[in-house]
Amino acid sequence: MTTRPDALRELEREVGVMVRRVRRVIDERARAVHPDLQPAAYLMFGYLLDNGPLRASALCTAFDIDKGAISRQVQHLVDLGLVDRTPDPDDGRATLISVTDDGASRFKDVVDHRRKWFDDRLGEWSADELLAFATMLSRYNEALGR
Amino acid sequence: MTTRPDALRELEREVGVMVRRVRRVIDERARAVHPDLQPAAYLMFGYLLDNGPLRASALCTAFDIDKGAISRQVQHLVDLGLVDRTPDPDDGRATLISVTDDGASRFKDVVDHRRKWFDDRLGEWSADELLAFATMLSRYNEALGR
DNA sequence: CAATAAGGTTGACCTCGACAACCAATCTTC
DNA sequence: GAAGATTGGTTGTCGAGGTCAACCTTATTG
Repeated sequence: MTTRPDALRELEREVGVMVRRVRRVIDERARAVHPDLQPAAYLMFGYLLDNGPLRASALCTAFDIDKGAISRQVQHLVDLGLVDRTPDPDDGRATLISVTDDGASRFKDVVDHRRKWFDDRLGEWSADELLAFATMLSRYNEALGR
Repeated sequence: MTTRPDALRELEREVGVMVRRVRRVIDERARAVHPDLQPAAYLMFGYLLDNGPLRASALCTAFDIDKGAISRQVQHLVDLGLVDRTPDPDDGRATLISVTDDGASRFKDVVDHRRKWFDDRLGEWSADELLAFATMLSRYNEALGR
């Protein structure tokens, strides 16, 4: 029988381990896309790839971090040629950020490697389990965000 | 129908959000223990409380970070009077790190607040759900660590 | 008794997020 | 339609916190 406080304690500890461990995994992955690509920017890059051209402010809310940080990460991606900034036709203040062809192809090369990597470690997880886990994470994040 | 790659993608994103959001929560919690307590040190402090006096090297492997970082975090805890360094009687090179009485009592005061805080946000989660989540995290961490 | 290894500390460096000041464009409101 | 208020972004400064490498001290081992 596990009590609720025990479960919370356990949760906190695992979260801590996860945070550190994930940092390294992302770091590796980022460098596979481009040797100079910073980990944080890699995550935004992936998001941009999936969710088409976006404004910086959209990234802000999606990643829940400061707009200053976003601005710099985007600049970093632009410097590496992975992403383009174009003015938003609908709003003179905004700029749309879109993945370049080079960026897309670089990422594509990494996808296979990544899937293989994940299959190595998460092989026993079914797609449903993975999704259930992601859903729980999302719910947890939502709860924390209040 | 969700495909496995979709689930992985989703998972990666949620993990990213979690990492950032958790950072803030830990930050708050740390300052509740002591206004000058840094978040990373808070986690080590909690671990020390549960796992008795430890050498720095034990923290190193437990948290899987550089010994230089550990050394500084411990120094930080010492400066705040939350922790003591005493020479290890079994090994002249090593020092044992133990929680002070003040440190223990400060932490204790925070436990109630923490439980209340969690109850506010994770109120709908049953103990079983929490544990299931923690277990999944643990499994995930284990997978990542290989 | 060297040589090597292990435990810690420290300094230089890097990532990266928060906060605030600021500019430009847009919206609101009278 | 001009005066604020708001929104989208950029940039400077700062702090947290990690890596790497050099170094000192103490143990261990041949």
